[in-house]
Amino acid sequence: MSSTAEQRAEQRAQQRDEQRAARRTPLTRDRVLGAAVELADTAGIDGLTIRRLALDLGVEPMSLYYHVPNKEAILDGIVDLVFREIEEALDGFAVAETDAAWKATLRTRILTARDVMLRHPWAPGVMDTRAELGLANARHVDAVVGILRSGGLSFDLIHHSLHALGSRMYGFSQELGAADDGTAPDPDMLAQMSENVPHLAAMLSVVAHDDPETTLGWCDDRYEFEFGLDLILDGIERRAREG
Amino acid sequence: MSSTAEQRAEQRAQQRDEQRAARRTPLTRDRVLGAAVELADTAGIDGLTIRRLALDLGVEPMSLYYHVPNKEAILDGIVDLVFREIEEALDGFAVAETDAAWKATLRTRILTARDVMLRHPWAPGVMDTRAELGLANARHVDAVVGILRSGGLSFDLIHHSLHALGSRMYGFSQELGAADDGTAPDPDMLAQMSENVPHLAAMLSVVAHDDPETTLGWCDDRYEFEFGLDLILDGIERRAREG
DNA sequence: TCCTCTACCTTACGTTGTACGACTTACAAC
DNA sequence: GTTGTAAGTCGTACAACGTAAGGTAGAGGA
Repeated sequence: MSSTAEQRAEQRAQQRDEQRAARRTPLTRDRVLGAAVELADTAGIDGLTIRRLALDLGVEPMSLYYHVPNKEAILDGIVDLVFREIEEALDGFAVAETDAAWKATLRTRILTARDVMLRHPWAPGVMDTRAELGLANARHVDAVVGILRSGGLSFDLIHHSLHALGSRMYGFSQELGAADDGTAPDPDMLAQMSENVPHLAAMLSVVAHDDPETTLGWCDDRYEFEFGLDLILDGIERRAREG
Repeated sequence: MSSTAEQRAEQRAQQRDEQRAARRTPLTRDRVLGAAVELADTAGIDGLTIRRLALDLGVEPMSLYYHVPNKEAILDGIVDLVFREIEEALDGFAVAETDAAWKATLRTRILTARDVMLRHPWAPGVMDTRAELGLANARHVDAVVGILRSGGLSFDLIHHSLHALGSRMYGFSQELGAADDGTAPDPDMLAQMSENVPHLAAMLSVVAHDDPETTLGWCDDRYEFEFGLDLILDGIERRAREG
């Protein structure tokens, strides 16, 4: 009973806010998606529930369904927003799409995508649960194809290159798991590991100790990403020269 | 009421099977995980629910919790099983881990991993929701490190190479989505696409028409995977020679 | 005044993972 | 032969999820 009273009180207080917020700025698809991105950023992708999202918007859960058919559409929508954000980020300085500079241009685009992805850590995971690729996503791929084309590559090679780039073209790559999270491995664990995984343990103990300059941790994600990216871009360039 | 009667009948019939099955082969962690893999293979990862799994095992849902702490542990467990399957598949012919043949050895291991992954399409998706890497997984990485080490690479280069390989080391790469699912794009869609994504549309119309020999569809996943893999392996080899 | 459309809400359902406690069976000790 | 102990299984119940179905308040035109 007291809980009911409490609930009532809460409800009333909330409802004021709700209604004011609702009247001030009526719900729209864009507002829903915007709030969804924000919620996913702060609460993680598991925290993005219909109920919580409605609460943030000062609205009842079912109200969202007037602007959006279902949760899948929300996920599609926020992925689309991320790609629009990439395009915006590129607008500033991505004019140099001329002939032979394709490698630099593509590198810039991909690293920009990466910067945006880092702001939305949930994006990679959501992206590869989407069956169809949305418009903004397709436009990004289109731009990549265009850049490669400007470098004189055949469509065939471009096609293979897209596959070779894989998710890297979106600015992320499958990470290796918690073992690589930037915190140096602790000695006790290394001892245990050397029984089962001697090579891995040996590598960790060596690699973890020779980067005095990076304060970022023993494993600089940015460096690793660029290493892999350049490996692939160089490989593509070489295949292109071969014919 | 009739539904109750039906339920009773069902229940009785089931319970016979259940109890017999239960007595015949008592529940164990391994049996739970084995059934979980089977269920995920046939019903998809979303079909893998505690209730359904219990049904398959002829047991009540809560019985599983005696052998497994929670569903997360089941997911951890089935990923581990997949890696054990990879190891088994390799046992047959993975003896030639000698010096300079590292590239071929690694290639074989990775393509074997891929074969296993293809039998369990849910595995990639589950794998990158796991925070910690399990023992069998770690052993796989360890083997990769060992192979690269046998080729004389420095631990530093090996570390970068692992990042460059990314999920490819596990036999899969982030795919490009439904547009690349093996069915040739239909002309109507291409027309629509050429407005928004002209380069992409051009590529598709060209690439989709010049592989008369493959009956697999216009986009041969296996070929694409090997293309990307070799690109990376070649790049690693070159970096190794440089220093 | 009445109708209609838009935007939002109320209630309720089925499904999920799982906490809690009770039950059954097997076996050892007295 | 009874009792205690442990392992293994089950029944019941709950909170949280997405969302179907239908209701309602208010604006605007007839």
